[in-house]
Amino acid sequence: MAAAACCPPLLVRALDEVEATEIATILKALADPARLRLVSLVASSPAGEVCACELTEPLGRSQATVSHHLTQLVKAGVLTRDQRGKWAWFRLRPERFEALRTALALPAEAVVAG
Amino acid sequence: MAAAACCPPLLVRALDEVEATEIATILKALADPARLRLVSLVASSPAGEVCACELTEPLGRSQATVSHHLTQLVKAGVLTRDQRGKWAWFRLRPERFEALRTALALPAEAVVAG
DNA sequence: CATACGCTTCGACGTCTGTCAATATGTTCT
DNA sequence: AGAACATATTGACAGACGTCGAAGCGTATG
Repeated sequence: MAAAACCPPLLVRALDEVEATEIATILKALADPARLRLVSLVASSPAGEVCACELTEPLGRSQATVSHHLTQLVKAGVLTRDQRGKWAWFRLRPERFEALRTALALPAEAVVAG
Repeated sequence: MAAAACCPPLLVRALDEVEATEIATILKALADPARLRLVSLVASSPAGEVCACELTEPLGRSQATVSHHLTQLVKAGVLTRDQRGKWAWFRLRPERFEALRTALALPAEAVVAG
């Protein structure tokens, strides 16, 4: 599966520079309070998707900043963007989290996953 | 338990700024290839601990840079440092990863964890 | 069409970060 | 004590990052 192909569990064997960079890219996308909250807002939404217009205000940042972070999250594969008319809708991509969980798995869990 | 107290699962309900900052701090510590490889080297070591002297060369960075990253990882609670004579030994702190896994858990898993 | 609206892009700014060479600190050995 | 060694700290620098206001672009609506 794609998740395993992407992210070897880092607690099991030493990563090389390429593998480490790959995982770090996903982590970096999430390693910011604003982006973490965006992901959280999207993921916890009952509808499973959220319009960008609903994200600016709860985040307490300018609309430009929110757009910037959303773009980064989409680029990192954490969210998907769906343009519908003048609104942009965002959804979570759970596979990306699965990949991360695999990377952070304990040795015992890694045996099961790998 | 401490892990749950630290990091609410971000996929379940919207995080506030404080919670997001807290999780982002751990993620930031790991969101760098050099640090990810250091953690990986320590975690995958058969002895469960590694001397700093064994980390400089495989990382391909200067001694000062490695020391810098190790300090950051200790500060973030990901590793522990044990000074023994002139050597510094590092160990993983699995609780910190547990906290992270809890934060990144899927809603279904979160019910079990919470 | 013209206007309004949602969103992205641009330009700028201060701050944070990864890196290294050089130096300092502390420990062991002779 | 002095030399050798392991690690930490300092100082410096380039590049990345988060943020905003302003301008641009597509889409709806009158």
